[in-house]
Amino acid sequence: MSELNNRRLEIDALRAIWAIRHHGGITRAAEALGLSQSAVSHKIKRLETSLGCELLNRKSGATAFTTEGEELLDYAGRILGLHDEALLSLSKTTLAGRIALGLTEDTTCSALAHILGRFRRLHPDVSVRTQVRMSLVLRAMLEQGELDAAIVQVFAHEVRPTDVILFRETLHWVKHPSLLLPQTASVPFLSFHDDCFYRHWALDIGQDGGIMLETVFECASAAGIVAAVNSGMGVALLNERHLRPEMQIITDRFPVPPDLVYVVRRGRKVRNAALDTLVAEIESEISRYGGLALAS
Amino acid sequence: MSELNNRRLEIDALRAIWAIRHHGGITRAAEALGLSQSAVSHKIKRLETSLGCELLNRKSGATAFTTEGEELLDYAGRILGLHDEALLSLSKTTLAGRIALGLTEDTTCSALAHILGRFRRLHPDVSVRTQVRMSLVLRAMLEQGELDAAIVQVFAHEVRPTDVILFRETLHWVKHPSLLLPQTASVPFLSFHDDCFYRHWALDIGQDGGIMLETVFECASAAGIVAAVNSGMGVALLNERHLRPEMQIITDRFPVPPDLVYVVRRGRKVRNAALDTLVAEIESEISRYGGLALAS
DNA sequence: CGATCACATGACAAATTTCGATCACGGCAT
DNA sequence: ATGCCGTGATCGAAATTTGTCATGTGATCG
Repeated sequence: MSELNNRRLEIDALRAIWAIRHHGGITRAAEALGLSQSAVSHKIKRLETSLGCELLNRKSGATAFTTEGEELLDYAGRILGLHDEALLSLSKTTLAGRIALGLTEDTTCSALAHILGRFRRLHPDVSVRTQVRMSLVLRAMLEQGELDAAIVQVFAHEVRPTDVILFRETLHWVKHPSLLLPQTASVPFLSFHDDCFYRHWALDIGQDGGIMLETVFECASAAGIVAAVNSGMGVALLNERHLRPEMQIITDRFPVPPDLVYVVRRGRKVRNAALDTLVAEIESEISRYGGLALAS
Repeated sequence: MSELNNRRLEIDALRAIWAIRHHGGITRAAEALGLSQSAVSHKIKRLETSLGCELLNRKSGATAFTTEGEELLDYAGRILGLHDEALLSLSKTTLAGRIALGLTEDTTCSALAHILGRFRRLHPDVSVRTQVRMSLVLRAMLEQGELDAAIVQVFAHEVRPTDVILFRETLHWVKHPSLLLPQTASVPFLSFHDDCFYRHWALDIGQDGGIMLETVFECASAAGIVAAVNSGMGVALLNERHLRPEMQIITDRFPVPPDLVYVVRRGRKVRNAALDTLVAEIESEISRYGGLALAS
């Protein structure tokens, strides 16, 4: 009892199980943590023996957590949150100022929210003004100096050296099985918005590839598009995060969609210590977890 | 930046600085942690270099924390709290039942409160009924089976093998400088209560040692006694925790007070899994910190 | 059935951590 | 001042922990 109880939970081990949950597997977690697969495997093993219980359920193929695993995961999240905040708090400098930040709808409910909340706590004298718009709008606002920085989606080939990459995303053409696409007719297209650059690309390829897209539905939020796809109203370009089991990915007929990247893009000639810090925190979070966690 | 930020705060290191604060010095902390002094010294050094700042102010003799040190200490407390709770949570068994617990006024505001709160959280099906009384009363209640366990003060020589020792305490005779004690007159005595066993001892020695004590003040709480001493109403027996700078410790004339010990004493023939667990948690907390933390 | 993916395991190398001994410094009493 | 503590820093050696490489196992898929 005493032996067991005197044992400690290593921060690294907690980060490891967190990464496993987060990346869905030991191998990927190891990659994100900058370790070898065996190192992470060993880490978990050690954690398990020190706790005297199984954390992962290895029986089946996919790595699943046991009840104890889930329980520890909950504590791990809270402990790591405090830990990281402590680390930041000790390296912080007193900041003051004003930040105008732009976000897309998608990123609003990601780990970014935590980072912003923590930033607020650590730097109460910095006022962060956040606006949620579509990527194309944000880019324009950046150009016009209305924003100091924004988190926007861009095509993979458009990434600038100064951009901070958050995560990559693959687009897919999807439809509901109930929707049939005769070769001859034009294709009903579900679009985010006039200003959505998926749509720009889709319409461009339509002209090049001889495919006639007809926009039959417009909606600013992903939830709306998902609903429209599932009701068989047409085809849409969706990222993996929004795929549902009942959807059908269309692999033929349409050209392969380009890869997308979420980046932090800073406004031109912005000299702002507070912003520097915030961006550094985002970068550090990424380097730690190998990407930004998207809330389920 | 990245190098620094990628560093982690070891749980052990956090526990170390916590122990240093708590025991007021590296050497004692090392003892409590079951490590050598140099190990703890190194631990702190490592922590400091990894953070890039000083935590302890070694200039003066006494070990003092820097501002950063205090800040980290705050996080350390919270992180360790979560950490320990996680550890307990994973080794817990489902408990149910009823515990009748007795406490003294003093221990109510110690780390015990945290342990009890955590216990409640981890074992919602156990109802803990707590009663605060004086040590002598609690002992009687234990004997009569009204309590399952109690935290009581006893003389050091009265400790039983089954008692769990929380911490030791030294009593002192104190008075305010303004109070003069003529050799001839009887001594005005400030007492907790009829049932306080300090008082029993004091009156006994009064008879043996030829010192005439006259009880001039009775109050159930320590705060009242402290106030009475400081107003020069008389002499009292106080433990170190309640000493104030302006008080005068009387070393001559009175016999040296006996040492006191706070213990967890269990009722007779009590078979109670929930109580076993609670007592085990208290023991584990003690083995970890080498004593029970008293809230300031 | 063979290829592949994902994880476990064992041996060994590298790093970190601990210990014991010793040194340095600041009070404190003589 | 002059020795003592009591405390903490520092050093080299030993012990422990942690990570890597190579390899083994089982499950899945075409």
